[in-house]
Amino acid sequence: MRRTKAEAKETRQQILLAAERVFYEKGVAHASMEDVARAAGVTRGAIYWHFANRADLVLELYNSLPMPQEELIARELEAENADVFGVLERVGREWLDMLATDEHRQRILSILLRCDNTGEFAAISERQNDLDDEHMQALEAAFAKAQGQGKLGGAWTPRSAASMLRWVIKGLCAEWLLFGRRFDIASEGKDALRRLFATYGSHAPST
Amino acid sequence: MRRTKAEAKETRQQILLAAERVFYEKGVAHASMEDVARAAGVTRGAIYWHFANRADLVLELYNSLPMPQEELIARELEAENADVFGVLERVGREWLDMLATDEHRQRILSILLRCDNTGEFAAISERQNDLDDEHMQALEAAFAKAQGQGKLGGAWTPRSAASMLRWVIKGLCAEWLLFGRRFDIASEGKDALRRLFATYGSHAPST
DNA sequence: CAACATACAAACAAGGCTGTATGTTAGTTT
DNA sequence: AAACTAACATACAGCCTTGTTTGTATGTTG
Repeated sequence: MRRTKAEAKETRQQILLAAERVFYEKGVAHASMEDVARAAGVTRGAIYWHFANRADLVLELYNSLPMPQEELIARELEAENADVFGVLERVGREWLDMLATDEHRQRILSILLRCDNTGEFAAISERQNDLDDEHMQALEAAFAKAQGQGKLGGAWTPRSAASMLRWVIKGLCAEWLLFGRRFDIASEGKDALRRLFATYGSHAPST
Repeated sequence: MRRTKAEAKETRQQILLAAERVFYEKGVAHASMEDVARAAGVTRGAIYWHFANRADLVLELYNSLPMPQEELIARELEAENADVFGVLERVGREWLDMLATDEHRQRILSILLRCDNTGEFAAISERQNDLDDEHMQALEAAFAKAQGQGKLGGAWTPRSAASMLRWVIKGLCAEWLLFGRRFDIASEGKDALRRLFATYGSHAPST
């Protein structure tokens, strides 16, 4: 039953799609490889041919997500008089739009949010943490630039501004994904970003 | 080996403490009941006597956390001219302080954050979601009151203000717990709350 | 103090799942 | 076209776990 290279790629893709569905419905922990195999119309043999084990399968699921081009964004922020807030807000909006329209991303991120990230999956978590760290550094640098331009309100530090932005976006996404997506994340997220960025510029109002 | 009632309560408590440690270190999914039993110095028989199964054990772990007295807070907010922002900010600070000082709470919340909440643990997640819903309603009502007092900035609605607050606190706690607690959550949290509540009052600055 | 219930320990039964090893067929290469 | 290898299917060994059941000694109650 030797298949051609193209057919094998197709099989691999089917397995990934099946894993996405099955893991999303039953949870990573409670779905067996057999479940995934059946859903993909193959046997476990095929899965173990293409993937080392379940953790690897989940990792490849994560890797299958196209990530935003960070270098592009970085370049936009390079200019001396770059509109930092404008760029960051737009990037945030684009991320939310991407999430809102890409059901694969929704399912895969849901899977990762709900799965037990200890033991075998620690590697995946670390990977995400590393990415988070990079994002934080980039954000901090961006806000520092805004501060240099005199655009960051006095109450804020680059770090606090970056943290707040991350917490809001993470909280927004997590709640939407884990909670049945019962609101319009694109529009509510846009509003939230609007309000958040509006506060970055304002100098601390006295209370 | 029949123990007295008091000794049995003690055993139960030991099991809970052991479960907390073991689940925290190995993750709920990868720790066996035998592991917990050994750590508690009993056999699985004792655990199954006190708890129906693993999910029940985790649930009881969650239930063992003293929760903030919401009625007290609600009563504080009842007064016609209550200082809504002041109360909410203080409550938020108190919550963060409680988390910062109570290691049991840290471990148990970490366990719940990291554990796969599908299947057998769906009940626990739903429980948390229900609590979250209640909190949201209370928060919305509080911000609505502030709005009635003319204290809520024009850019905000009660719902958006409540959502933002929840996202920030959740993001803060999640990052601190999942990320090795490598910052001072009490002080950084206090700062974040300070900045956040400062923005609630200010009327939308033009950008 | 007898009868009963409690608080466990210890043994049991059964299963599901993982990883691997082997088998098989059909591309691919030379 | 022979030799080789990729792409799976199938079979297997084994393990760990869970839930339950039985045993038992000790409080507890009437």
